[in-house]
Amino acid sequence: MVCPVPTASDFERMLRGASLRVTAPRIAVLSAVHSHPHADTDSIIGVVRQNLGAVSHQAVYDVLRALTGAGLLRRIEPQGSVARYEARVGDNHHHVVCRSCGSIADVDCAVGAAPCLDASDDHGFVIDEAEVIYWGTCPECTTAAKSS
Amino acid sequence: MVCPVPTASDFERMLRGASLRVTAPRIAVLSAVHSHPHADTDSIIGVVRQNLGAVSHQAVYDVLRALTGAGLLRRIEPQGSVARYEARVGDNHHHVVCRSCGSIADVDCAVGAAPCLDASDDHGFVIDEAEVIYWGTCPECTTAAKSS
DNA sequence: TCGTTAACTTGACTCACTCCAGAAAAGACG
DNA sequence: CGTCTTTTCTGGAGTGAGTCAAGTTAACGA
Repeated sequence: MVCPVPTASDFERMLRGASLRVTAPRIAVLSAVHSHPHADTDSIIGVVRQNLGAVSHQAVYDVLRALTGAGLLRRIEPQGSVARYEARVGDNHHHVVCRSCGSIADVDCAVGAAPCLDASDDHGFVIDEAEVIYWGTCPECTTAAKSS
Repeated sequence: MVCPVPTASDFERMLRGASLRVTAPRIAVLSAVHSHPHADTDSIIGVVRQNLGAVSHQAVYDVLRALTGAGLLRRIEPQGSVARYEARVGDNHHHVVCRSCGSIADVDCAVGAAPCLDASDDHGFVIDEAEVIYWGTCPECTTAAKSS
């Protein structure tokens, strides 16, 4: 992480760096994802509207796609969950997902560079990334299950 | 794999082994998934209808869920794709997905038993499975990209 | 400041999937 | 074999994330 609490001008710089136009919805979406990691689209729309007032859901979808395509955001989509977005990009980290409540936490990649794993037999595929999802139970759900 | 070409009676045994009732749609779905690995629900419905005639999509969804819950099928759901099902269960293998055409191939797990990876920091989660998805380009799309 | 072009708004629409209520079939038991 | 109970199947309506399309607005370079 370069800066712990990015400001609007940081987001502006990121957008310009990706040769994207700087607009209020884009800054608001970037800010929302930075402050709410692993948020789904609906939550992001809610946060953006709190900051900006009326913003169409379509705009948020467009912005999310543009920023994901530009590499400023990363889209994650564990099974049985809607799409979620996070701002940590470029460090090839992975995720652990709670089977019970669906909460997500980051897990640093043990290797660091993509692809961090080699396939035993790649079937001729040219592999550029290995995505790892750990499935388990989060601390809250573990204690809740024990006490019940 | 116990048998390379399972027959209807094999499927019947599998169903009884999971204490599930033996019905024609279930056998047809099992057979369809065995002969079309990584097929999506729609394709499965098509194959089942070729064999049985009219079967409601609801029945296929129910059967797929019942068989998945019983551990006879495995549901996989890579990003940007609809749910797919496969018959290889219990060997904790992984998948490689083509970014270009979406095709999926199996990759044997290098370790063998779940979870085959340890997280560097598990945040207190109790992890029982590590799912790996390799992203890349399949041989067909690689040659197609070169020749264009 | 102006024109171009990308971005946003609005609203309808798609598609995978689910829910529901009633009809039909499978398995258990006498 | 015949009846009863439970599970499954049918058909249709419904849900919700996400997309498409046409028109308007606003960013940015000249």
